[in-house]
Amino acid sequence: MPQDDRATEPTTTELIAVIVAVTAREPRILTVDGHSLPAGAFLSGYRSLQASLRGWVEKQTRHTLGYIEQLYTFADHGRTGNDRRTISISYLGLTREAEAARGASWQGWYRYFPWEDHRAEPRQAAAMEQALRAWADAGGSAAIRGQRRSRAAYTFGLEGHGWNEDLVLHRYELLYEAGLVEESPEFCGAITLGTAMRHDHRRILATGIARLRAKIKYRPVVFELMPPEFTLLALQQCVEALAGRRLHKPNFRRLIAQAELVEETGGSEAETGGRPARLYRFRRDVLLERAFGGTKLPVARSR
Amino acid sequence: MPQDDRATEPTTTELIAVIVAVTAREPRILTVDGHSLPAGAFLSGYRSLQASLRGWVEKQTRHTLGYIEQLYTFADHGRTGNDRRTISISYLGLTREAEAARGASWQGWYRYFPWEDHRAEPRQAAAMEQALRAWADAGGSAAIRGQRRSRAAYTFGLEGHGWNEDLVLHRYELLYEAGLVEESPEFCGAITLGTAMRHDHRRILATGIARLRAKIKYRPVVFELMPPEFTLLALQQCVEALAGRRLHKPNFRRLIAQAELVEETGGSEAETGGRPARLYRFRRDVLLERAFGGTKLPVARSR
DNA sequence: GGCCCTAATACTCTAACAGAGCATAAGGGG
DNA sequence: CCCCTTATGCTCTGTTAGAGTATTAGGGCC
Repeated sequence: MPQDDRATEPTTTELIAVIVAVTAREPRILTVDGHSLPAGAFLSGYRSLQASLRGWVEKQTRHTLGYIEQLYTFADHGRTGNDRRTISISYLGLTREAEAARGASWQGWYRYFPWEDHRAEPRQAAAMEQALRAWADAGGSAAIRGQRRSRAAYTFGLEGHGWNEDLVLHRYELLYEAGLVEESPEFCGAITLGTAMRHDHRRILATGIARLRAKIKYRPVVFELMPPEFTLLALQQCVEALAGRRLHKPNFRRLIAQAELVEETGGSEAETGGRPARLYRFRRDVLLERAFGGTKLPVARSR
Repeated sequence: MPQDDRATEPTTTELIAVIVAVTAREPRILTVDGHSLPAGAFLSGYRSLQASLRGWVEKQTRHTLGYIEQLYTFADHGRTGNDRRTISISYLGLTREAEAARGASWQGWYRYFPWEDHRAEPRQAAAMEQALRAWADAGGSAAIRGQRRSRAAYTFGLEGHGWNEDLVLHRYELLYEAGLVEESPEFCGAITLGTAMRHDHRRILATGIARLRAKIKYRPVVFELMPPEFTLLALQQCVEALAGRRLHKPNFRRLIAQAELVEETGGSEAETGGRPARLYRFRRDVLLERAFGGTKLPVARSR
């Protein structure tokens, strides 16, 4: 469509994957050589990109990829440091963890986003808030300073605004603008917030986390990350790990129960440290019954 | 990433745009030669794809594009009838209608999706429901017939399920599978549901409509489609046009009021047919204050 | 001028649900 | 046998979406 005077440009196209598993209450992602997301040219022979991705990941992880969804297509010039424009079509995939193939490894995602884990008080919270304040105060005019302050307060849940776990990408972008992450051209080095990743992979991961956190609230995708049988506490802890916040136990159980997403297996788990817990399995048939939409797993706030 | 045995494939990449305006209570989209969405190779000289798209559309429509968002990247093989794989990165853009440039024209989107307009009883409702039932009954096994029935009922709000306006894409895909739209390889021609579009453009449009319907509920994007000053009824009718359903007037007003998204201009509109209505304008500053997220414009259900 | 029609604007009622707390049950270990 | 831990079940409350009703202010018509 842009029949413009400018020339069209040579491009490279690749797929890039955010593969998530949850192990021992920690969300983990598949990385390759150092801190890169797995990426590569995509292949003919597959009808769709999803099929291509699925085939590849299943080979790598020996688990079937329960869920795949396209995230975003990144194409800004200069994002790979290359002179050509690189178009990266990113996907989110959910599995359970298996031994990673040679060259690949699983990493907890909070090492890249320590400020996103609000299950306990985040580590560098005070230092980060101070750095954000400093950034706001460095604005050129009173109007800009005010905007920066309220944006930071809103995005990071300061000044009584309440933490919103879905704003992962907005927070990363604010930190990028403020020069508080290594990838930023204005990075000042005053504090180091999390581990940097190659190119803009941390932004892509932020996109994936944001999408997943939003998704678990209205689609029953968590179950793709769970073993076939699980206790309700294990399910809750999986959701808590993803959302980065604690949930109210009685409400969580009530909501799961009334959504009719799970059924008892009859078995129970004794290693709880207290009363044994009943085991449940996901009712796969709900995916057919209520095909798409509406099947919400409501993430009650609080605690 | 897919370091597979299969070869990588030559591809073509293009941008494709769903440009929406609302005029006289009808959502309209910009089309080019017949029923195609505007598309084309993208250009160097712009840092981002969004910038490229914005520049082009503003030239075409003489209105600034108030809002742009990436929709989805379509890349399935065979989608353009071509032998090469075509990657189309689609965008949603919101404007107000101006005279279209040569070759382009504005079309009401419900001509492509008549079943999506539930502001009044949709035209071919009975015929479509019958065709869906026939498709369900043609399933190979009892299990498949049951699944098809419940999926159709859920997706189209039959059998007491309640209409969900967000399921635009799911409905289109179901009709495609059922061979009830012209683009489908199994199209039987028994009934004609809406006007077909080139290639898979109708699917792309469905993606855009679905996204926009979901978006207006939690981000104040409707205002990009409104003139600078408007009455609350005009605003409500714009939302109704997009959502394809009637809203409850008192609730709509209450919600707008408590969201503090608009302010009175002091003027009033006399041509209402009744009591004159106050004029309002969008408070642009809320976009800065509550930068991103959370600013919901709650679309109250019903009548 | 008064009546009526229309639409704008304002207020009230109710059911559902999220958020939060408390009470009881059922294991293991000292 | 008591105590600690976690599982499980139930209750209370404030908020809000959904729905209905009442009043106000114009224009047109007799």
